[in-house]
Formats: sequence, structure tokens, C-alpha cells
Amino acid sequence: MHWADVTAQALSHKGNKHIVSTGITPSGEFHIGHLREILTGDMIARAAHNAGLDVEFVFIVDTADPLRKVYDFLGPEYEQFIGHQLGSIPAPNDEGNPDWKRFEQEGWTYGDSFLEPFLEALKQIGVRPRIINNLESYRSGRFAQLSKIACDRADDIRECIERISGRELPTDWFPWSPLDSKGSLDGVKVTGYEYPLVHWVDSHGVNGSSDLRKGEGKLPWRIDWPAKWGWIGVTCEPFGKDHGAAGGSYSTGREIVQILGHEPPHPLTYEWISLKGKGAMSSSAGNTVGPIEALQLVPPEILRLLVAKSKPNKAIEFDTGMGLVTLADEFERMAARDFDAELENPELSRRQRVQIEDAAGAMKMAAVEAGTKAQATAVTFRHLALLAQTKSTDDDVWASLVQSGALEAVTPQLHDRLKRMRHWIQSDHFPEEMKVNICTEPDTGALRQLDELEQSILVHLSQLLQHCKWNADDIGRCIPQAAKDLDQSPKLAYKAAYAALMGAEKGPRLAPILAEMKKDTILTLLSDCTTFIQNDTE
RNA sequence: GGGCCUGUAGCUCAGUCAGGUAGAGCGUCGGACUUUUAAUCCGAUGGUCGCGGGUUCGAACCCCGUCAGGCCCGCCA
Repeated sequence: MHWADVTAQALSHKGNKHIVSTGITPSGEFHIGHLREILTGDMIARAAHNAGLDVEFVFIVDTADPLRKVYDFLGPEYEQFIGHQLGSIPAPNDEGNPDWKRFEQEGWTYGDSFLEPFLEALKQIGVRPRIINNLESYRSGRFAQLSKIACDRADDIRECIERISGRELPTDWFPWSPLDSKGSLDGVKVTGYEYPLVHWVDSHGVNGSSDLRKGEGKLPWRIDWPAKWGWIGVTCEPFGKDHGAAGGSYSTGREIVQILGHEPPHPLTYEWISLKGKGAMSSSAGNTVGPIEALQLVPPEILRLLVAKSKPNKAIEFDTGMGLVTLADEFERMAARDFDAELENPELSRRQRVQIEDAAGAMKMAAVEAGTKAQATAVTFRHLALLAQTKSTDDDVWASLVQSGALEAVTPQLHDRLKRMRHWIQSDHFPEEMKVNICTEPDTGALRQLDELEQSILVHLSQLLQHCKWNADDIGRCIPQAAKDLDQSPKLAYKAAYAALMGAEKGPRLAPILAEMKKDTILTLLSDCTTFIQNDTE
């Protein structure tokens, strides 16, 4: 069974109505690591739906979290906002400075500016959660009831955190962080509590009171999380392995939520996504790939497959080079399979059966529109990459595919894929070994690898091409003909041609590539090659 | 120091919860295709399941220990 179905099955034992929740702090640009959080949740929700449960998927944007530091992409003016909530400060403009105008006129906040492009990406990959703005939830009193319980039972909660996390909380610790006179959560000391007010003194020596019902502050993270579970009614939540460790925030959360009068959600810990060869994703180190950037390279269903095919506890390495080709081609192969027919085979071992079921489950989850079946495009990524490089216009690409019988009609899906493919080819993610390189001068090493027979075929080929009409069909006929004229297998002609033109033993289909190039260039190259051969053998 | 996760074929992983003849894909190699030679199809190759003990008729799987990598115990998916 697919991992999402396993989770759905666990949920079904607990009841019929479920809320699957995910949450991210919009402190900077979102990256594909965040995509795992939200896709994991989305897949569980889909699986629960398929299992006949009444399920809702929510995404909490943690706009109540404070700005922790002036990140590299921010200007020094942000110093004044440290400790201020992300949903209450202006967004950075292109120079990294606060965009006051938009903030005052449209209420455009720091949190909004990072959230918006992510939501755009979610739309493309078929994820449509109910979005909950955390800061607004505080302001509208959603947390009021549970905040009261937390403050009333401060000692129980303190005991819980100290026992489970093993750290000692400061004596003036209190389960409510009030906003100070300047709007910061930092350096505020709680001096008293009488519901609904928490009294405080801030770092500037100012005294004040914070109303739990109006969002004039927030619960600290370890309480904020279980409080969300409570008021939203969360029954299942995937989270990163950092939260999942013993003593981590889930450990304390599952007890605190009970103090607050609710049951903990079903947990699912997942591993990180890293960039191949670059380690864990880190915005400050600059080695991130954003969801939008990823979508410019890969179709959404393939991005979904990446998450769907890996069990959550497996780390994922996102490779924007050759790994992408492997992944995309795997998608094509899987899309072309008939899993139901495969499962009808009575000879299957238990393991083989499980493997087929998991593959079928992963493909189901990869579909952008829930319930639809992923369609094989009949064109592999490799092949399309080749065509995209050798054909200057899209129409030529389609013509070639139709002519070769690879496809009957061009689908919108293929148009879309070609667009991304061209984008990928132009990006610096495109791997060297996928590039089609025709030699600019004879590759002497490769030519010496040819035996005399092959060399003579090459000489003959060079002559044939001189009188060849310069189109793919005619060139394509010339190559095998060069061998046939000497009563040899066409294989040898290809071998010789690859050695001369690409300096390799094998390569992609030559004729269409040559047809795209200037005849003179190729003929000059071949004549240089034959000259070299004749001189070298003497 | 305490705890969690991972370690199975060259690579990516399934199989561990319910112990029962070591599985898949990729790669590699071979064959076929007398114009789709990075394509496609067919076939083959490949593993002291990190290591050492224990339980068992039987262990990749359960138990104990150990090594290696990653992570958490500071509000970083």
C-alpha cells in the first residue's frame, strides 16, 4: 500500500471526519523543501478522500512569527523590525528595503510577499488548501479560549516542557508573549495575569497590558502549535524531522494539547529535501531552488512524483541535472504501464505485488488533478531534449514526432513540456552530457579508434554527403548507404560517423542534427577528418 | 550526555509493523531492429541484506550489542 493510503487507513480507525494540516513560516523565499511539507499533506488528504473519509486540507501561514534577524536579502532598515510579526511589517522591495507605500495603501505585508508566489506554484501543482492566516486568527480571537487555558495552567505547561524537552525554563517564563510598546515580541517581561489581560514591562521600561482576545501577542511556539490543533480541529499533521525528534515540539505538543482539552493529531515525520551536491536547502547560503524555478524546469506531475514515490522518512536529493532526466523518464514509463493488468497475474510474489501497488499509488498521487490518470506523452525527456536542441521551431519538433510515428496529435501537455524543456536547456542546470555537441575540428583520438574498414566507409560517406540534398531524409539515407556500398553493415557507418562528427562511439540520431547545421561546416569537418586519416596511417 | 532516522545489487530504493525460497527500476553486458544507433523490444548479469551475538525448525525482518552517516534536545519544512 502507498504510504499516503497507510496513513489514511490509520485515520479511518479514529473517525470519519478529518482535518489534515500543514504550516510554514513565510520568513523568506519558499523553496522546494517547503513543497514536501505541503505535498505530503495534500497526498494524505487525497488518500483519505479516496478511502471515503470526510477530509479537509488546511495550510497555516505563520504570519504571527517574528522576524528573527536581518537576512542577507534585507536592507539594514529591517533592524527596526526584529521581533515584529511577519504579518505586521512591510514587505521588502527589489532593493530589500521596506515598501512602505504598498504597506500603507494595500496592507501588503512581509508575509504576503513571500506567500503569493508560493500560492501560485501550489495552483500549478494542483494543491488547493484552505489557507489560514495565523496572525489574523489571533486578532479575531480564535486563540482566545485556548490561550486562557494555557495562562490559567501555566505551571502544568511549564512542567510538561521542562520534563519532556529536558531544558529549564527561566523563572519569569509565561505561556504568552505580549507585544511591547513598539510592536516587538522580544525582551518583554510578563509581570502579571488577570484574564483577559497579561501585564508586561518592555525593554524600554514601558508598562502595558496585552489582551489575549485581540492578538496583542501570541503563544510561544511550543504552545501555539497545539493550540492550533485545538481550535482548528486538526487530526493529522506531517512535519519535518526537526519537530519530530524526542523532546522536540511534537513531543511536548501532544501533551500540551491535552491540557488544552483536545486530542493530538496523527503525526507523520518526513525527511528533508536537499539539492544534489549542495547539502540541505538554506536561504542564507543561497543554494535554494524555489518552487517556481523548479516548475520552470519540470512539469508539476513530475515534481509530485518525486515526493509521492519516496516514503516520507527517506531523504530526497533534488537533482536539477541528469537526475531530472531519470525522474522524468521514470514518470513516462510508469504512466504507460497498466497496473491493474499487472496485478491480475496470479504468479506474483507478495513483494512484487507490493511493489506494483506502491508504483500505482505513487502515480495516482502524481496526477495534478485528483482522480485523473497521468497520461504518457509517448515522448521521453531524453528524446524531447534532443529535439528541442536540434529543431529551431516548435512546429519542427512536432513534425518530426508525427513523421516518426511517435505521436498522432500534439497535446497541450506536450506544448507545455516543450516550453519547460527549452527553459531547462537554457538554464545552467542543463547537464553537459545532454548537450548535443558537433565537433569543430577532428577528434584525433576517436578517429584512431576506427579500423581501416570503418575509415574507408567514412571516406565514402564524406563523398556521398557532398552530393546529398541537405535535409534529414536524404542525409539519413546516405549514412547507411555509405556502408552498403562497401557491402558492410550500416552499424559501421554510424560508428564512423559518430567518431568523426561527435568524437564519440554512439550518439543521438544524426540526420536531423546535421540537417539543422550548415552543409559546408559538416563537409569541411569530414574532409579534415579524412585528410587526417590518410596522413595518419602513413 | 539523552533520543530519533538511515545503512539491502554499480546507483535509487522496496521488502522490516503481522519471521517462511533476496525483489523492482535504472545502469552494465548481449541480441534484435538491413533509416527512428541517447529510441524501441527481448534476454542476461548482478547482493556474506553495515558488523557481531541471541531467540527460533526458520531472521533482512524480533532481541542485545557495535560501527558508519544524518538529525533533534535553542520559535529554521
